[in-house]
Amino acid sequence: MAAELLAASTTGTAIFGRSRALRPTGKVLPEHARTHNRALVLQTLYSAGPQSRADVARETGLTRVTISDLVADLMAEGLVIELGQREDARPGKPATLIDVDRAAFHIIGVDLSEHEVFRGAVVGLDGQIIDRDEVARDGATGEAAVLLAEVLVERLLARTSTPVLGIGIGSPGVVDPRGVVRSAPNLGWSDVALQDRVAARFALPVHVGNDANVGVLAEHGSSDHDDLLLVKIGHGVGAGLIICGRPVIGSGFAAGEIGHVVVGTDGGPRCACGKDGCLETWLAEPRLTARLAAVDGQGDAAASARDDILREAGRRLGIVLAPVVGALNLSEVVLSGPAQLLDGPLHEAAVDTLRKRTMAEFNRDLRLRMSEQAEDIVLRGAAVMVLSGQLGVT
Amino acid sequence: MAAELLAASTTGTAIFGRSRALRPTGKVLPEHARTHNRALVLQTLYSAGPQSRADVARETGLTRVTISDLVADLMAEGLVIELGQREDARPGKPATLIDVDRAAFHIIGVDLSEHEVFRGAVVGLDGQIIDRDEVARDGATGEAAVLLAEVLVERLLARTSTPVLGIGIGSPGVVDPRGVVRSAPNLGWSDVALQDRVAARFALPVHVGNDANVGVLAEHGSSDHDDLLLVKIGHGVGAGLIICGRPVIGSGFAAGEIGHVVVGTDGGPRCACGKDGCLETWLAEPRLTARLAAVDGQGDAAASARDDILREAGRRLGIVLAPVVGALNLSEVVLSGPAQLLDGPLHEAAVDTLRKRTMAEFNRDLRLRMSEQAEDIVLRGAAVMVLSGQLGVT
DNA sequence: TCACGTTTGTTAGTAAACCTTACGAACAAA
DNA sequence: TTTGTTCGTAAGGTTTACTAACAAACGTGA
Repeated sequence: MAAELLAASTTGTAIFGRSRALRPTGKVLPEHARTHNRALVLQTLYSAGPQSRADVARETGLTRVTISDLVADLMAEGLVIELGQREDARPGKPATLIDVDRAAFHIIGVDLSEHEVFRGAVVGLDGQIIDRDEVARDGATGEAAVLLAEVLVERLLARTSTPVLGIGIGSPGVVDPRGVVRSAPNLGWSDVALQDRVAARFALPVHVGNDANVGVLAEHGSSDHDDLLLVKIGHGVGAGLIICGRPVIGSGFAAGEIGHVVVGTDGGPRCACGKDGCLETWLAEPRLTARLAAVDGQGDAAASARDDILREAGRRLGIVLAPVVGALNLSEVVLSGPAQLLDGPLHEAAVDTLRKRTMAEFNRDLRLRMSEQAEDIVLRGAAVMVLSGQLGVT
Repeated sequence: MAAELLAASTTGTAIFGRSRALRPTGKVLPEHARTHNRALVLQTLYSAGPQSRADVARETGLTRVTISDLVADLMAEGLVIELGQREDARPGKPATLIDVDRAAFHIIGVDLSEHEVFRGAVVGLDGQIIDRDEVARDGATGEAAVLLAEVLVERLLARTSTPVLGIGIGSPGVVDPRGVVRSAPNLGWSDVALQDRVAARFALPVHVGNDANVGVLAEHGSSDHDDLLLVKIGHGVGAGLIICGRPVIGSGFAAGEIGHVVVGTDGGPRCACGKDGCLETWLAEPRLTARLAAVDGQGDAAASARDDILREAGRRLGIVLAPVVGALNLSEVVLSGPAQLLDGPLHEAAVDTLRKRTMAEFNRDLRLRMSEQAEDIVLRGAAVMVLSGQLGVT
């Protein structure tokens, strides 16, 4: 055994981790620490609002000196402003309040996920929608769709005279971290370098993500939880996932693509993808409305039939979510989409199914709720993406 | 609208992120950067084996000067040693090879997840099992089980004269990040502060984790992928999950507890938890072996009946995994447990089911394979946990 | 009223970390 | 022997955040 150890000590390489790509995290220089602390100050101000340098120092654990230094940098960049002295009467020298200059920048948010229309907005740093615009899609695909998106951005940029921090775009399909839309069948896109194209045209920072992955960022902002699943139901069904506060991309950048997962063991409607009983065949808006329309006008039986259809859809959603909730031990799942469809029997059935199919002991404080962001979820998520990418504010 | 902006700029706090706990990441001081870079050097040496300081510098991006400085520290601590000059003939001054001192430390790994026995091992830094020991459980629960585990650790410590880097323990049940076993029904544990107790008794660093969550660390070491799901089938069924190279704990520390997720929409055997058709009722070893024993001795029909049983179990596994694989876009799923049950029809059926229930386009390079770690997966995973916790080597 | 304590933000100096530049040692190849 | 290369170290500079100290500005209470 001694010989074995000796051999290991002279020629051995690790058995653990031998083949993996090296350096999961790179070197860290003092300047990186500085960048991090700068973002920390910004984050503190952004979340907690106006306060003194001393307050920030206490909150972050850095010293007043360091905070003053960092704040001076941030003020020079126009990101932070002084608001004058604090008014409440306390002993000691009056504090000078500082805050993120919330009026200094606007963000352009774009949502390409709807079937009929590309929607966009000028968004404030706090997430307020300041102005909106949209362009009808008219079935545009390929290059035409790219140009249409650019037209929308151009029109939005014309609607604000405030400096723009960046452009955030939520696109359907699979989007890689460099903002290349690898595949978006609805728009006829494959390997469209949307981020590069838009950035080149407008000379602004651009961030692109999958619509559901972007949407979950907006939801994360108004949630207490750091583990969060958003199910976005529209023309298709997609999901966005945040785990430990970090967005999940997936090994093939296709995290959240649950629309074509088969539900249950009793078949189901034929899907466009060729399989039977995909989640989309139960939940996608066109399918649901068609099914509801079919039973409408059945007189008294209509209401009950509607409920049955919606309840069954909710049950199917619960069936798919149960393994995900169990495996990730999620505490919060959010539903986004047309409220008249989702909020009611569908929602109730999903909650009920989820409870019946998971272990109550582990998922006691699980919440499945409707989104409060309504139709702006992707727009606001896109803004959060820019905020996070440009300022490090999460 | 101008008034709205002004208001936001003077009194506003962020709508995004207003209620979330502050400071997801704390301040970073230069010394933290140093610690990080130290771990980076260690990681580089550990993964790539003996090399010169200049090699490490090139690999990490730090300068030779800094590497020399960091290596001096590491050598002073006994973690790194010089191995003499490189032998191959090259121009220039011959390099002095350095490496992690792989014989300097041993690790104690303990696996409490088996029903009949607590197993443990002395593990080398490279993951070699150097010596083993075990204690029969004899149905011990509660305090007796804790003492039994301590006896095992004591006996293992007596079997090595090399300094011990730390003790890693894989326990069944829900384990929180502080090493408190919140709940482990099989061992009759609830809120047992295992980490503190063992650390206090042996005065060594101790890390405790759920068995499957620990097991996936071992599997991660020998895998190329940074997203990985381990399904561990034994007396129960559990999973361990790594996403973006980071272990997932879950909001209630119960990530991976998929044993009691209901499978399919056609009922199933009654489970101890009260539900019908939990994953465990299809896959847990006792259930499977009992079902196989029931058809044994049916002559010619036995082989075919066995296959059917195993295939059905595999299918059920595939059904549960499909939504998880879809939502996370996983590229690798690993099966661990008794090979005579898992490796064969069960495995095949699981792969088949998974392919049929997910979107081929997104999960093209998905692999579902058997673990190669056999019964040592938790022991070795526990060692990785210590390695990671003490040295920052992943 | 006035001394005292408190709080804020700044100045000055220090320690830590990494960098660049430079150099000697040791080797291969021409 | 000369030349060019590579390695490891030494010296000095820059960045970063810290501690210590202080002035300014404010309540409080004798």
